[in-house]
Amino acid sequence: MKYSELFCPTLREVPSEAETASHQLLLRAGYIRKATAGVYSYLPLANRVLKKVMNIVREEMDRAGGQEVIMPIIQPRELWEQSGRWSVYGDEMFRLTDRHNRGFALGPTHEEIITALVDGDVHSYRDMPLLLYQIQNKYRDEIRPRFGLMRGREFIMKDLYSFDVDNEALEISYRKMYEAYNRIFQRLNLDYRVVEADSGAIGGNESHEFMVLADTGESEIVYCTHCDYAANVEKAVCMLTSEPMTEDMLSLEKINTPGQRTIQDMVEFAGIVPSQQCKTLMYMADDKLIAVLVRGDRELNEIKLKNILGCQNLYMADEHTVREVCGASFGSLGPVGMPVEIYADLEIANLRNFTCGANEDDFHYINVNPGRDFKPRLEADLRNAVAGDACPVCKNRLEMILGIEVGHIFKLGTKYSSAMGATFLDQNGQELPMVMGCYGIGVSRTMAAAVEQKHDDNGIIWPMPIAPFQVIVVPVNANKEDQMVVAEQIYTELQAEGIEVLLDDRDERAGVKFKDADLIGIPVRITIGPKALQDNQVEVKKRWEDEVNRVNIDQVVNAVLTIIRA
RNA sequence: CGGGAUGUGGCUCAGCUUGGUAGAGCGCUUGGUUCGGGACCAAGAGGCCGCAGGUUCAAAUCCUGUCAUCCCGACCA
Repeated sequence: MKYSELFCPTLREVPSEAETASHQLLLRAGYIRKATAGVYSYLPLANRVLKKVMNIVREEMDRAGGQEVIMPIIQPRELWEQSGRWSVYGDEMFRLTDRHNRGFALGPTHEEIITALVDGDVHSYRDMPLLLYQIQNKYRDEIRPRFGLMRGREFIMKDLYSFDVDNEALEISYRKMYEAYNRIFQRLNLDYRVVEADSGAIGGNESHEFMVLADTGESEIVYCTHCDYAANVEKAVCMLTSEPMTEDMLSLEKINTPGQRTIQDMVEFAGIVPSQQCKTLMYMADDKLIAVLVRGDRELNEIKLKNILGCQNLYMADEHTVREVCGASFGSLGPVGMPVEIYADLEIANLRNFTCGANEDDFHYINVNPGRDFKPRLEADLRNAVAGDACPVCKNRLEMILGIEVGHIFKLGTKYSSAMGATFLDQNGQELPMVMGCYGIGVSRTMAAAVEQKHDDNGIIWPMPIAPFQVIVVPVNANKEDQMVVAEQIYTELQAEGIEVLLDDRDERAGVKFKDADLIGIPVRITIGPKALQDNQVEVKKRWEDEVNRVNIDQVVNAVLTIIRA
């Protein structure tokens, strides 16, 4: 491809709307343009990258036994009512109405459609396992679309659904996908980690996320410094490693603390460290008010709480209700004399003589002791993991890192097949619901994540497997015929080797061409300039290194092939 | 949904306080000079100042409404 013919409008300045590296660079380098909040056009370079990502995904899905299909974006309301998600999915689903006033959704995911599809035509254990996937646009009306492609309202996703006869067979499908996903991210050449994850609203029990590591990641991951354990903080098990404190119990005392509401307030007011305080959070769990305790230096993990309670809806209680029941406002609450059930994090029981609100504005208790002064209904792991915690597998130190969730695999079980009546007959003629799994990869997000992870001040640094072009050939001066002749020759030879080459034939100054080449992130640059040309040489430069190598013209193709295959 | 900010040529922004009918840089077009890290000179094209009302002799500027975009938050006391 000749650069002069390429639609690649690069921007010299950073568009004011972009904050993160991937958003800025994809805009500046002419990969994407915004149509409206969270919705983008993909320009030719982006399209090339996306196709490469898709092809790698496709190859690995096919290799694992998947069959590609295309399912509708517009989905009928009835299917979503059957699964129960029409009412559950909420504002995040784009909904529309046709001229007959019938309801539809723009598919945020495809469990309903595919379950209905398979239900119609799969009736026997002989037809399974069945692995179907598609690569397609998905629609989610995000509260706040953010960071360009990272959190869009329209995005490209690969989703595969597995249908099996029982849990054992599902396990095989799940393992296949787990391995396929690892191959995919290895082939994409991205630094990533697989973590244990919560399966969330989509249902099911086992779940893993594939995270591309990047400083701007939205997900916090803890990983063990010694073994393979890694998990999303939402999921990470917090071992109780602290020993129970042994100091003597002092007598409970109520102290006047005018205007002191937060943990930090009490640190400053009374010099009590956060780990000797108790945070009291009030939640409504399916209309029942409860109190939840975590140490003052910890954060409550709502997902763990919800899982332990087994409730449908969990949200923090409003201050009004709390005042009515407890007699105090947020910030002055505590377990002593708490009129509702108390759920405490494991660490609370180990504390002695801690401080908490007195359920009376402007008063706190000091020297509070679990067991003596209050009794929780339940003690459980309810907090978020932090760096320095002990690995639940090998007890070594956990570290924390940020990642971008690009893949997520779930065991769904029979949630959808039961709800929607997708059953089959087994060998014994018994009717059973199919056992399902679902497996997603955010394709457009993967492109953004790659930029987020691999860029420098000058622009994008594409990993070779997904670069829009592998090589860019830059004659320093397009008006010098000797340079252009060599450039065209190298361009042709590389193409003959099946290499994707961009020839920058524009009549621009060298600086402009170098800037653009760096910005759009082509991995290998071949520069044809007057100095090297005198020695029958050209310059070869890798985007991720500063070093420039001179290579004889007749050896350029080999040199490039070596780099590409490395 | 709550809070904050911003909407002025393709991009980045100035002008708004103190109303008088629009500017700069980049980009674009033409000509010339240049030519190894975003050149220079000259001449051009391009905007009813987000939209709708209102105040006024007069509105980018003041008032009201509305839409859009971005940021922070959306319940960790």
